[in-house]
Order: sequence, then structure tokens, then C-alpha cells
Amino acid sequence: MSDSKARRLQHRNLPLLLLQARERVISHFRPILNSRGITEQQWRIVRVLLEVPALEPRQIGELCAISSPSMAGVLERMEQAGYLTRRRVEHDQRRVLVSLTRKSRRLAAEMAPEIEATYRRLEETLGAEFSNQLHSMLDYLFEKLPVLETPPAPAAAVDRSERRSRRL
Amino acid sequence: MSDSKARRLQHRNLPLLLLQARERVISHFRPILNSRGITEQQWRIVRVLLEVPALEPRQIGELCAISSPSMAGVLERMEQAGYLTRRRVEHDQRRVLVSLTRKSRRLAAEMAPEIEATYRRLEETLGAEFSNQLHSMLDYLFEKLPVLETPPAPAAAVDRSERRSRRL
DNA sequence: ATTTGATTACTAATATGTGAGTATGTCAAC
DNA sequence: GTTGACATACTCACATATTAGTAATCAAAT
Repeated sequence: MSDSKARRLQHRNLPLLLLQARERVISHFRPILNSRGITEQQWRIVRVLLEVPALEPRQIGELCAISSPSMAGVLERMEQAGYLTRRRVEHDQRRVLVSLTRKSRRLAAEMAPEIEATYRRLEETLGAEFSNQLHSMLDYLFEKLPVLETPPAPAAAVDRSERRSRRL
Repeated sequence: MSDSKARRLQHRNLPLLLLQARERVISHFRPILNSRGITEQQWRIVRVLLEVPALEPRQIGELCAISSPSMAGVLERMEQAGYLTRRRVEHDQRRVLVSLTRKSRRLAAEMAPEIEATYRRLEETLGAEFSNQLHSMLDYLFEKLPVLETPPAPAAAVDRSERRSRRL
């Protein structure tokens, strides 16, 4: 009874399967990142910022699948390392704009050949047709499946007095 | 020149795409896990241990994509919470066997209906055919693409004196 | 002008990920 | 039987993830 049909898990663990697939793929790139001392998250951010002059942290977070709390630390360390710059938006002091530096653009340019070579090897291993199909299926998934975000609780009214001020 | 064709990234960021896909999927399950106060990693471990009487940490790590250092803490907390038990293998004192408890089996049984209902909703959204194709492609990827593991450096000979002893 | 609600980036506490290295135990070669 | 390579679980330092909640700001309704 405690093992009746309704109480048993029938489906495979899809989030785990996707995680394993990602691990298989990224394991081939990790040596390239490690040799430059750059983390996976930092590289994701560099890659998206290569395409545009600047982005806000919130936008980067959506594109790179990095949550806001993580983003704070990552951006801080990347700024320390000279990989990017942050500045307040003129007309809206809440917002921040993040841009790459010459240093990080140079780094990306240096890494690009190895990265691309690895992608070519992967496509040789998996087949070009498979690669295309995989991308098609992922795009379809993004189109059909919304990100289910739990709405934040309405936040109780608290005193809001002396706290540390914001940096930047 | 610094932006020449060879130094530019042509391929889409596949590890990121897989990460985003996983995030889309798991966001639909997260509320179920949160309502029970169980983490994603803990749930992965419970799921694989449901299928067998016991597994070693190393095996769990491979199945659940959890590294050895992470595993130590996760297992420790799960044992504290009464979700599993650890015991040494008789004939090989290096190895450990991990099993679920009645408590965690009951938890899984309680969650199963909601988990399964969510999978059914996902398949409605994406289509049964897509789901099948996705699983096929992931299996193909697992078959063709090896996990590239960086071999550990040969470890220099150091003094090895007084250190903390192992627990359990 | 003040209040209210929403937005944005952030902090805090805890759990997990990653890379390097270590303690202990096993086993085969010597 | 001791040595040395190896295997297994572990520790440490640090980076990131997750959940909850806060500070500062903006905008619209009062």
C-alpha cells in the first residue's frame, strides 16, 4: 500500500538528465577556463556582454541563469579582477550598467580559438545533424515552457532605519 | 585584427542552453521540494536510492552529478535530518554504504503524486512526441560523449602527521 | 508634497560547487 | 612483511546557489 502505483515515481528525473548532459558537455571546456583562471559563471557573463555594449545586472542574470544574490558577488569579483566596469544609470539611480573591459575582451579573443575547436570536436563526435536537432529542441522548449517563478510574499511593513549604505 | 574571424565565438553557448533548459523544467518542481524543505540535491539522492537497497557515495555522486566534496556535506546533513544511514563496508573499511530510512521513503511516497502530476502537465505542454525525442537525444548524448575528467596531479610527498580522524 | 506600490540591486544565512590536497585502507610487487 | 601505487571518503578555501528580506529609488495615486 505504501508502494502503491500512485505513490511511485514513474518518470525519469528530467532535471537530472539535463544536468548530466550539461556536465558531459562542459567537462570538455573546463580545462580551457581553468587555464585562464576564469569560472564558468564569469565566462557566461563575458560571452553575453561580448554581443552588446552594456547590460544591467538583472538582464545578465536572465540571460546567464544567475540569480540576483549570486550576481552581486560575481560582478564584484569580476570588477576587482578588472574584467568589467559598473556605472549607475543617469536618470534612474537604482539601475546599473555593466560593460566589459579591454582586458576581458582580449581574454575572450585569446580563448575563442580553443573554444571553437572544442565545439568542432563535439560536433564531430555527436554528428552535425544531432547538434542541429538538439538546438532546435532546446529552442522549442524555451518557446513552449515558461519559467515558473514563485511570486515574492508581500513583505511585512517593518521599521526601515539605519542600515549600511550601498556601494558604487 | 583583434576581432578577426578566428578570434570570434561562432557557436552558441551549449552548456548555458542546457542550464537554461534545466532551469525551465525544474522551476516547475521547486515548489514541491520547498514545501517539504528538501533541496534539489537531496531529492536527487533520494530518487536514486529508491531504486536500490544501498549505494556508495562515489556511485551516488556519479549518478546524481554531485562531486565528492559536496557529497560529504550533503550526506552529513541528510543523515542529521534522518533521511539516510551510513555504514562501513565490512571487508573494505575505506568504503561506505548509504541507504534511505523509513522517513525518507515515506517522504518520497508523499511527494510522488505531485511530482508525477507535474510531469504529466509538462508533457501536455511540450507534447508526448517531444518528450520522447528529448529523452532519446539525451541518451544518445550520454552514449557518444564521454565525461572528460582531468586526471589528478601525482601529489607531492608531504609529511602526513597528526590530523583529525575520520568520523563514522 | 506625501504616500503607496513596484522595481532594482543588494545583504545575510545557509547549502552546495570547485579545485587542491589529505587520512585511511587495500592490494600487488618486491 | 614492507613498500608503494592506488582507491575512497574526506577536509579546506573559496566561489556560487538559494531563500528570505532590506535599502534606495522611482512613479503614480492621493
